[in-house]
Amino acid sequence: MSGFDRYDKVLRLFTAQKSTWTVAEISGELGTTSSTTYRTVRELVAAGLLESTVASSFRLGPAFLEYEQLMRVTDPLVRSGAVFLETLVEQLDVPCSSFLARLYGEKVMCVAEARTPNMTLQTSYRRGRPMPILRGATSKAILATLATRPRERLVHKLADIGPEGVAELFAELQSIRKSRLSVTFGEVDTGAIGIAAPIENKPLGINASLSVVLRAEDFSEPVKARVFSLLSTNAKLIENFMDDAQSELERRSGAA
Amino acid sequence: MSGFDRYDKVLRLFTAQKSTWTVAEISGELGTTSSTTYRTVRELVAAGLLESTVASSFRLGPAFLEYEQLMRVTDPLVRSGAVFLETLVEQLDVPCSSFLARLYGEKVMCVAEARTPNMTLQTSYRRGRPMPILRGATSKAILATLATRPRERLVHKLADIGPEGVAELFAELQSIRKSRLSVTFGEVDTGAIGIAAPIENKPLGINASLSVVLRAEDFSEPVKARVFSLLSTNAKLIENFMDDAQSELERRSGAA
DNA sequence: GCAAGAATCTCATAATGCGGGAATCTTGCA
DNA sequence: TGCAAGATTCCCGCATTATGAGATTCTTGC
Repeated sequence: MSGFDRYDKVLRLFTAQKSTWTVAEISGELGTTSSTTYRTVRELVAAGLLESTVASSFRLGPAFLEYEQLMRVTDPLVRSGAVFLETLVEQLDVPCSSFLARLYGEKVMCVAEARTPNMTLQTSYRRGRPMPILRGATSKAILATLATRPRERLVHKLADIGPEGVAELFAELQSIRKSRLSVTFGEVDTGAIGIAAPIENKPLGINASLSVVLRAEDFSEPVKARVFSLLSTNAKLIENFMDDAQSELERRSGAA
Repeated sequence: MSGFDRYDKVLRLFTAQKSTWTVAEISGELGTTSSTTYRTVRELVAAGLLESTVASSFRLGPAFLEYEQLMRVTDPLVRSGAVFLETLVEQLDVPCSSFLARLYGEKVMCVAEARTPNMTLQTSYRRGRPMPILRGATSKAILATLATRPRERLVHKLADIGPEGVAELFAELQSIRKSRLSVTFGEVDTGAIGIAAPIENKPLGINASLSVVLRAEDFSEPVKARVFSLLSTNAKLIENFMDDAQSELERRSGAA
């Protein structure tokens, strides 16, 4: 194990299913001696990424909240979410959730969300939760606008749907690229409809999507028209907002 | 530089004031060669803690959102906030903000917050933001319930108020320990009143506080009575909630 | 197609992490 | 209070890894 891996391996053990680990468990899982594990854990505790709790076990530490707050203030996409999502779901005027999601390794991650108070449907997408990249409107809108190379690599690596399924998926992605809209029915959550518009910012290296999830029975023609229109315009607004945020940043650092 | 420090030093460069760094800037700041810096940054990017953006610079990466989401689901104190704070501010029925804060190194950090819709006063406390430990009701409630050793160490290390000021502070902390309530006037934000109740869970190693901030002019006698009573009861409720969460955890891991 | 900068690679050297086991510190319990 | 049983840190020789300087390759804008 080398470099940062040694720390990453430890941190990745902490999951929703098992959120506290003892040194003995970590050692067992990673095959290291307790001497080494203690040293590694101690360093992570010092940095605030872990903290000790009862029964000589450890949990994730407060530094993550600190960095998350920092991203909330500085990350262009996260900030866009805070600015646009609330208004978007209000204007949609139908029970729904809205998400800003982005590529994260070989997954898709939601970085901001908003929902109408009356949205009862539980959605799998949630801020900070990695989701599969090949299923759902949110993911497909992102996948569609990736550069050809990484797109094909991801599809071929992750698709387990046979060659005809892959061809079909590529065709769908092409059509999303054209219409700049992705619509899926119950691919992630049954009874839910997902509609997404891609968001790109090549210089910032951002591939993302703006999406709305609502109940199938609410998806009437007028709602559909409203969703399509608001998604398209808001996606553009967010692209512009990120450009502006970037210029602002450059202006400030240039002046400093 | 040794161990995790090398990564921590890089990550700590990213602040609200300067949220993107080039390799050259990092090298300059840390006194390392670009060769070394590139390697370090590459590892952090691979782990999702950094990501590259325009102009060969880097910003904080999405892994922080992932870990934050994990804490939101698993951390006993954070979860307590989600359960109790909304109801608390509703019942207070006066424009206010409410916080759950905890010790974080030599600072205090808010880990959950809620505010009434009509709360106009801007408060310095914000989720994920480290705050000084010697000023404000929120901080003093935590400081008061620390074990004697660390409490005295922190006060003597951080207080720049002369020996009589220190004595005064210790007296105030003692009285907070007795009454289990801390009240301060404009110590952090002018025009604001802070009221806090300590929250302890020795086995979990948690030293925290539940606090409310409101405008000085709203702090009438009936409001005061309501705040005191609700803070005390909710602080106890949260202590119990964390005990229960812990038992639940042990039960589950015992059953697994 | 070219140049300027960004990013990676190579390699000898210096520094650091590693495991095993001893030593020390906590903590629960009698 | 004293005494185990863990939990945690310390120590040290050895193996591994990081480091810096510079060459090399890759990008990107013009």
